[in-house]
Amino acid sequence: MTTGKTTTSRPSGSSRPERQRDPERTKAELLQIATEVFAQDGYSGARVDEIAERTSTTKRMIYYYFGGKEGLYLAVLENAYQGIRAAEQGLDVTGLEPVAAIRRLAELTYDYHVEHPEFIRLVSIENIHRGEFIRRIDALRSIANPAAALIDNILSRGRDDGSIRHDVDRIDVHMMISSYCVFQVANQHTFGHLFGRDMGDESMRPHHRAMIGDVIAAWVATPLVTAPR
Amino acid sequence: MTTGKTTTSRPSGSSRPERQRDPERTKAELLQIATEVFAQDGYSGARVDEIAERTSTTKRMIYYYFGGKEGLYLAVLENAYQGIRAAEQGLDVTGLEPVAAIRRLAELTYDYHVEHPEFIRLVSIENIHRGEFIRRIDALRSIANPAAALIDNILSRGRDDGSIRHDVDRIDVHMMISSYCVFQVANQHTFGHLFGRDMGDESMRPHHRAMIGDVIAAWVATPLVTAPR
DNA sequence: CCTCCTTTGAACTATCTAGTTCATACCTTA
DNA sequence: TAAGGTATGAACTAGATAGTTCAAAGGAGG
Repeated sequence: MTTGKTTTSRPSGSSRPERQRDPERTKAELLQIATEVFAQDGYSGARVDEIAERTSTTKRMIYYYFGGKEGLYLAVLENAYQGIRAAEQGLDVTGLEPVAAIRRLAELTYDYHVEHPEFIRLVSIENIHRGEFIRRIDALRSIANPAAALIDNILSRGRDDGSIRHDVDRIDVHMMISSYCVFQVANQHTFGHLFGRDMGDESMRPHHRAMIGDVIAAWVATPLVTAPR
Repeated sequence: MTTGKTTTSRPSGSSRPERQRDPERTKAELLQIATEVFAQDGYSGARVDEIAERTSTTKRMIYYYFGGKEGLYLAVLENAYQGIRAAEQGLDVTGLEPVAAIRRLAELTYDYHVEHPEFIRLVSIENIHRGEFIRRIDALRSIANPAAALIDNILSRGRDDGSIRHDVDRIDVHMMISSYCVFQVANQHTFGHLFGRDMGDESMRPHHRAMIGDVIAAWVATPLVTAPR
């Protein structure tokens, strides 16, 4: 089917203003732009050509370095999760009483989420796809989660000194905090529209931040008996 | 460019085994299948041809009744939201003390969410699109939300009898409950994978259901002073 | 400085997909 | 029962899109 396509445009000998060769830079740029575009439009919605156009390189490089759209998306996902892992490693609640520490942790988690909406969007997108991609990223399998470990540590201290109830585990706590923080970003458009509260409004942040702290603190400090006797 | 295409196949006179004519049924079937497919694959991921193939009618009808893919998606969204509105109208917490009532409401909300995952998926999808479609559905604009009204009612009673704190409003409460319930469904794939807890596991439901009840009850019943003096 | 491997560029193509067109059967109503 | 509107079917098409191919420039090693 090889039609004409005889001479490929560029007059031989013309000096190409070729970019400096730098594989790492090229890969990093593709990854960054791809992160933006996938977070913006979703996996199906994202266009490989658009990603390429927004970089200083070409679509060819996506196939050269990442194998294709799917490989690029996998790389984007992994990179994003490595980012939050790194951030979690920086969490510091030393010197606080257990309940205060867990309140602090909730508030810091809130901060991270509102500051990284594109990460939350990638997580949402991945869930729309039922986690089919993340499941295939070996690097994310069974890697200890810094935040969960920190929660575990706080809960232990609190149980020992009697300030925290015994029937909540680290996953419960992490799930509760994540639910709220993710929702703030992931569902802001429908919730904001239907209930008239713009969760993206910066002036609301102190209120929303304090809320998750209050909720978590009130919950974990609650004694087992729910009704006073 | 009108090429051949002279006689269009079917021999004239052949009796077509045509389906019973029933516009309402045709529209309803399209809407239902479209809901499944959009919830399954997202807006960009959904294929008009696939929707058509899974019905007993044809793609032509999508364009005839809904104008196109977008119109069909708008109809699906509106229909789904009308569904949850109707469900909320059936919520009943009469005869309960304010704190018990709000705990009950949280648990009933949890039940609805886990029983309607496809609705949650549509909400997630709509948020990926930044609410651009829902904003255009006039029927969903400023319609009173039954659940929010109910919360308002409970909070009033609780404030009057002193059992509920004064500094949380109905939107705060609704947001907190929704966060948790939506997360249970919307983020089950990534969370389950990364933390080893399958939120879809039915045996976990009583635990997860009780959790949001406990959290909300502990929170709204907390007195304003956070530290004892 | 010649050769070969790595990296990059630009055009090309097969396929998929939303949307359209033409044709026609059914049904209501006058 | 004739006519015109409504409902439905099947094939078609223009455009978009992921992926490929040809080609060549840069640099390293001999």
